[in-house]
Amino acid sequence: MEYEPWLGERDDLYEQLARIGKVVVHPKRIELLELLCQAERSVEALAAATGLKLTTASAHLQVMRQARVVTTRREGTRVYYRAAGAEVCRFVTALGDLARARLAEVEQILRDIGAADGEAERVTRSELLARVRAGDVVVLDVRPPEEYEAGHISGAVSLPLEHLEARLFELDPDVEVVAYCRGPLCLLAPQAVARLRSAGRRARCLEDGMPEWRQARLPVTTGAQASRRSPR
Amino acid sequence: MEYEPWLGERDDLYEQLARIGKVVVHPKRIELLELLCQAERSVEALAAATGLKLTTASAHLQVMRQARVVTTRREGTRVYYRAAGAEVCRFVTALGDLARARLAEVEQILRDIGAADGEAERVTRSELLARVRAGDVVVLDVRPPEEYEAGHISGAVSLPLEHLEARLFELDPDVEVVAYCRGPLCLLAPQAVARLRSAGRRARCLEDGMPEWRQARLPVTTGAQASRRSPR
DNA sequence: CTCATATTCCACAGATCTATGGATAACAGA
DNA sequence: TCTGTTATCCATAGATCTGTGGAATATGAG
Repeated sequence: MEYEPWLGERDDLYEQLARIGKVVVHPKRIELLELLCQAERSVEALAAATGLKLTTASAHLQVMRQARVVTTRREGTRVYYRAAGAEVCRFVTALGDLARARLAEVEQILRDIGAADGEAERVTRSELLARVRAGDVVVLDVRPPEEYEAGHISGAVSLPLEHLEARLFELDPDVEVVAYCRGPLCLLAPQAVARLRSAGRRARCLEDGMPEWRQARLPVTTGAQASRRSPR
Repeated sequence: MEYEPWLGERDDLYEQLARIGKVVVHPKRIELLELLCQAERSVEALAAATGLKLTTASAHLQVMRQARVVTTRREGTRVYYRAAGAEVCRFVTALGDLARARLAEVEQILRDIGAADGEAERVTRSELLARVRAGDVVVLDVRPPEEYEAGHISGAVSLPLEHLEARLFELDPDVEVVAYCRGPLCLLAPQAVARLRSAGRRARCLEDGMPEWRQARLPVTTGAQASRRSPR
């Protein structure tokens, strides 16, 4: 009765898992995937955002599509890519968590880069939720507008980092600001907080970012900002 | 004021993430990692379990160690490898979830292989917990004994699949059996359930396996079985 | 139908990865 | 110290992956 069944099939199984592993073996593919977890984008936009040549970006996207971690939607002459499901974002999040936990280099880079400035005393999700309900903070989404529109923390105001100084006047100086971005490896929110503080405002970062907020099943809103003026 | 800071550092960051991605690009490395999430093992044991030559297995393990997803412990002339932390198991779990969700091939293989037999009507973790407390099921850990000793569901009985028939008499025929193994991609529990049923017993699989039970922070016990006889 | 735009396909050179056998290193026991 | 066991290191041939420019496709506008 000693039989070792399904040897070939077991190998096939791991072969399939490796199809997905292949997606995260290349730095640029990870970068692409992280972007796609925030919002869908055209090939051109993805190439620009990651600094890849168009054909190279397309090639990477094909690899990811073959592994079915991304899907596409055609609109006229352009093709929009997006993450194929929530599991994709969870996987990318788990990768980031693992890297932060095990690779001292990652924390070191984040420190060098100045993420440390805003890093201290981050706001927890539950604290933010409570204080938003109490109405004594402004939540700032500092990602690009497309990403805000694809899904943001309910009640958050869109103020892309690049417009921070120009639109500073929109923010009530007496209300503390909580900024968030793409996640713990994204630098937008820490930079925003640093700049806000140097402008004399009270500001902190949210722990993690949008994907984690989603994964915690906290309230998310999609669509553009209602009124552009008076986000008071 | 238009400056694009830290370009190099950002690339470094993704380079680091890719170090971890590299670990899961090779089917055998995924297989090794999954084993290491269950219990520590010597190089020799790992090579045997995965069907790799010793030197090849060692080479793969070096890659994984460089990425710091595994660590080692020396005991006399042999070296035991183990997963470097809980994040590693979460990452592997996320990979498996993603593969199951997105790759129809994976589900197909699981079906072909007969995992489907025990697949239907799996027991949920919370149901199991309740029924264990009520005392009307036997929980069976069908993994190899080392893995049982490294951590098992509290109250579970160790009965490795290979000894199932020989030790069937130890199980009370009137009590339903719930079997579990390494996770949703592991075939031990489904096989055990199939065999138990063909022996006329009532038996079901637990949803998922040990890592997921741990991740749910449910009670885990380590160490060998107290009394070998009378696990009634 | 023709043109312009956005993507994908293709072929290829250069880089990287993998499996393997033989040599080397670390250790325990006699 | 010598020997056997377990694991790592090393060199290498063969396979796979990447980036790239140029050609081919698909779509929408005239």
